[in-house]
Amino acid sequence: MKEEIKQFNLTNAIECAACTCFNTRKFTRIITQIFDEAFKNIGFRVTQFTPLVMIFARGPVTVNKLSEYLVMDRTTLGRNLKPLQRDGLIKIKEGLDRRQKLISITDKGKKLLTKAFPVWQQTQKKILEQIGENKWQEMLLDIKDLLPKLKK
Amino acid sequence: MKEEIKQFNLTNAIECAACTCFNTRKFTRIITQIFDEAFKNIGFRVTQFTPLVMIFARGPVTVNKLSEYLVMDRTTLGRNLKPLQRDGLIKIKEGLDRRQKLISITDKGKKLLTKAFPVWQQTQKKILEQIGENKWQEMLLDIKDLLPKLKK
DNA sequence: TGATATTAGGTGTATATACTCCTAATTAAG
DNA sequence: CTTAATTAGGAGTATATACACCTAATATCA
Repeated sequence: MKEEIKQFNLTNAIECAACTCFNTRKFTRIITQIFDEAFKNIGFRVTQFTPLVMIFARGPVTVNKLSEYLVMDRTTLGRNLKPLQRDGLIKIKEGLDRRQKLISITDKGKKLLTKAFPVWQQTQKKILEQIGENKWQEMLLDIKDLLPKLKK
Repeated sequence: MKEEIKQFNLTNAIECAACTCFNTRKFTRIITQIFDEAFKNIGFRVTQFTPLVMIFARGPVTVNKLSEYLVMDRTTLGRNLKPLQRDGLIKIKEGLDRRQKLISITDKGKKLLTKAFPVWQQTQKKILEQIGENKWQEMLLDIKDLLPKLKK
């Protein structure tokens, strides 16, 4: 007896509306746009802000370590560092282990963080007013808890 | 009296670890990787799956409308449709209003959805086992509630 | 110590994202 | 009916993302 193959239908499509990927991507896009709008005047993006903060806090640090801290693909990070280097916000020097590159923040990078931080803080506050401080703290804990489980 | 300018410091850096953008992006990256891993065998990506489902459900539809449904920038969507068109999963024809392009799914596209849906469903289930069904339903409602507020 | 395995990082390729600026078609105003 | 405003969509540019593959350096082991 031939197996009945059920064609994709509208009921399936409605189920797909709950997709974890679609919805988190959607949410992330909007959050990113809000930050980037705020950062516009200082010629900077959130996606560059966080790595720079991490380099400030942990540098000098290798690309691999930094990508771990940021939970980001190594090669993605490598490419994302290019604009930061080009703009003189970070410096990269060879490590004792000559395979490694040690990344650290420059004075110019620190100055930019000093300028960008209040903008980040204000934008974060504005977003938290919508999400709700408690709700966000809860989500943050969930994310922290879920990442290792999902990465497996 | 000169205004004291406080330099960016480690306390600030720690505060930045709670960034809504950084954390949602981090989370989204992992979720996307899990789906893409699952979709690998059928040569397809989640980021193409959702638009295709939406085109199935709402097509024929214009780029503008579709970008509204997907809460996605119009120009981003326009570019994301290229691979779908190239692979014969969607067809694009001129509307009565000759500025518009009407997008609809092809038979090949429907066949692919039929094949991809169980994979999506299974992956979604796997992820929900980690997040928890109730928690996700709550997050979903929050996202639905927040998007209009954040978009303003 | 010499062969092999591992590790750090980059490149090629392809897609995702979105801002700014542009053109053509349609609509609104007079 | 003509002109101005609006709308639909694309192109230019720049960044973000990540897989597969590559090379050089280091570590491991027989």
